[in-house]
Amino acid sequence: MMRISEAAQHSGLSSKMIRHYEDVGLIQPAARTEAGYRQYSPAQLDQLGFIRHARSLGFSIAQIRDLLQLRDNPRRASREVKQLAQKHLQELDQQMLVLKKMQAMLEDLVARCAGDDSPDCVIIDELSDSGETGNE
Amino acid sequence: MMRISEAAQHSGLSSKMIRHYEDVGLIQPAARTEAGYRQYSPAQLDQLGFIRHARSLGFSIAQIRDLLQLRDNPRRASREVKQLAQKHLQELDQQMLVLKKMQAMLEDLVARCAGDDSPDCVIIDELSDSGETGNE
DNA sequence: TTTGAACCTTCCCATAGTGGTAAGGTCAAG
DNA sequence: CTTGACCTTACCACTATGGGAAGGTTCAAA
Repeated sequence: MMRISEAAQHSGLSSKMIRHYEDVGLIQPAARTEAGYRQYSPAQLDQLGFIRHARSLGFSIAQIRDLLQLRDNPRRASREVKQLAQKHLQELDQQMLVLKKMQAMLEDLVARCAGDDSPDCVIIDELSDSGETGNE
Repeated sequence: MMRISEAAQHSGLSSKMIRHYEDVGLIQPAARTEAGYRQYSPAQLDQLGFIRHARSLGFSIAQIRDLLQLRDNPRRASREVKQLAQKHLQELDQQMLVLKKMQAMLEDLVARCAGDDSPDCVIIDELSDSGETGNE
């Protein structure tokens, strides 16, 4: 059994976030010592590691909640896991699209701005324009 | 002079956000009618439009604060505007990098998951792994 | 004139994820 | 017994946005 700071180091999460995940019900409340200190078993360390991996792939807390349930269900169908992952991939695609549009527009503006001592600047001009920015 | 809902429609922002931008000091407090209703002048409508355009390019409130100052300064150097935009471009690049890494890892996992009735699933397996996810 | 719809106001709460800090308890070593 | 490093809970902050409640205003229709 490890204390929370050890569990944090081991899992790559912060103590703060481990408590938070417990607060929001992502993980079961940890066992406590007589003094009230949280104690983590090896199985819980695995779970915390799982959570960190999932977070690093951009899964939301809600999605991780589902992933943990699938993980703990020996009768799961990998289809469900794959679907969840594919849905997240679509979200990532969507975010990329948004960023790419911003990038394209901004790169265009930057390319057309002299960037010298003169106050004339297409960036300011086009942002001031009543026209659209290119987003539908 | 327009009321806030008209200013919202005109600028493409919500009334809610216009009040918020006033709260955080992004725009000057609007004039008020005797009854306390906010009133917006054409110049303020321009400013709101500017803010919406800048937001649609992903500029943060803090960055827009700077952009507005440059916009209102007739003795600005376009160099400053360009630098601000370039810094934001770098941030966009950074975000894209993160998303791309997630995307690549997740695509790999998804490709290797059968997605059938069997419980065997590399996605679950690799998230459960103590190893790294590919992020440094 | 009264009433009702459609506005407006402020204030609080929620989202998602993370960090910080403060006030206090615990434990082990010196 | 003190000190330092840990733990606890309970707040507040951030970004940007939305929702809603409780109450005031405006204007038109009946």
